[in-house]
Amino acid sequence: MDLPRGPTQNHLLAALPAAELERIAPQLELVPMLLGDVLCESGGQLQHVYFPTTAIVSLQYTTEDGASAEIAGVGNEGLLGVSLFLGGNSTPHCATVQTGGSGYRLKAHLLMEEFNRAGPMMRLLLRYTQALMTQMSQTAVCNRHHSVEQQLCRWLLATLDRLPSTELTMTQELIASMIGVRREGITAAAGHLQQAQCIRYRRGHITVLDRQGLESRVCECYGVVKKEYDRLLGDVRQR
Amino acid sequence: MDLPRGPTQNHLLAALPAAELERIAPQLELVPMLLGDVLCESGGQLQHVYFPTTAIVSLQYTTEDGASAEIAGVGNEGLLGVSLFLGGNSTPHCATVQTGGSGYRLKAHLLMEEFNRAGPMMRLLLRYTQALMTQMSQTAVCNRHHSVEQQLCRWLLATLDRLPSTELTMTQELIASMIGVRREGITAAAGHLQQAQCIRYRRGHITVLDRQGLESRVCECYGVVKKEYDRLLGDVRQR
DNA sequence: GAGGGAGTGTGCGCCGGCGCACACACATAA
DNA sequence: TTATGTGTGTGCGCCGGCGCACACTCCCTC
Repeated sequence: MDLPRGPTQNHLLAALPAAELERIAPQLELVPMLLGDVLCESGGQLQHVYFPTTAIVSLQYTTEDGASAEIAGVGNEGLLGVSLFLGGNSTPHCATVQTGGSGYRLKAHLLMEEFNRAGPMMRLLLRYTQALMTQMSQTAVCNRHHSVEQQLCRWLLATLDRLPSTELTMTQELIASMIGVRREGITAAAGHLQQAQCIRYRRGHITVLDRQGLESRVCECYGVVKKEYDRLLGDVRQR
Repeated sequence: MDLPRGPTQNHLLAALPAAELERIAPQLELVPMLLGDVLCESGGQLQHVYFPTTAIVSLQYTTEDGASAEIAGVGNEGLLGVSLFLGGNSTPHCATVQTGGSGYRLKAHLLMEEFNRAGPMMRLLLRYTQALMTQMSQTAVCNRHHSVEQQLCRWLLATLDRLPSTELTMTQELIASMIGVRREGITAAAGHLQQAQCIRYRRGHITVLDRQGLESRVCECYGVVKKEYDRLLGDVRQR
């Protein structure tokens, strides 16, 4: 876990005008976010919103019969807790830390204060919300039509985008439970990718050797989501 | 197509305080929404938002190889065009009319004026946005884990909730393309439901005979979404 | 009332993902 | 170094959904 370089390591916070960031900076609390931490249970009230820096959070839903599926991921590009300012304050899905690291958190009422100023912070948060919706939509499409291998590629690339290195600490079991497929399915797909020299596998560690190789195998969903994040949030500073 | 009883036939509009509704009512334009109408293409700019009354709109995404999947539906409980006030102004998915009828539309800039008042209208729209996100999330889960028959039940019930009658005008072909499965898959599932006396089928017309029967066969996703809509929007008047 | 076309039923073979069982192999701790 | 347990590889049979082909039948139109 590398040391965070400050709040601007989170892209949303970095996109705020200096004055806005300075105002909330004192209230931002740097917290460790450890693998497996449950930041929000299904239906539970949020006390904070989280701006991950090095951690990655997974929004997932578990069905009555125990199957689970990831709905979206949140890393240094976003924040956890949109339901707060949307007004619902909780969601049917839960949020767990998928890759340990750290992030900044902000008390719920403080975020609401900022949001209610109806200024740059609000506009940024709403744009992020739309990007998140795109991610969810595309997950729905992907779950319907694309193969496990394509989805694994998408997942690897999305995770890679949120990390500084090319190595992820992650068991196949865990990836399987995120994507919502069998562990054996991941084993097969990962074996295939390894044979193609795209990745190297070592007991809970994946090293991405050939990003382009993954990009050539991934379904369009990865690109659609990425493009939408760039469109909605990439040029935020200019607004 | 029955005559609309005015804007309050749309639940969102009905939930607005009288003063708010009166202000925008003169700007609301009653328009026919005909089966197959494309209200918004992928990436296209929205000129209006739509508040359906008797029509139902489907948000869908079509993959590069022509497969399609419904991401969410919008009927008299909601509005089409959240991307407008979220700030993106367009989405990667498109919106087509799935059940002909009518609705009210409002010019984009007028909606923005209302939204920017940061009053009840804004809060209502944001809560609706969250409900819509829940629908998308649950679609992702459903696509991953549930059978065609369960999804058909979910789709029928959701459509039923948006219509005054128990008869839907809808071919199996169309349902299949919405859900994103084969037409034959729908034929089989519908045949099964018909055998169980839940529905009756007649060349493009489905009559629901036994709603409870459908509810006993549907997956949890239907209930999760419905509960969330009720929670977020059912008690709106009290706010 | 006789087409004609759209909508529906049915029967293949195929394939991907599931569930289960079990063997192996690497990493950490004793 | 050896033991232990947690990851990972592999081999079944099974099943649901896909793709294709084609027959049938209802309804609308001429």
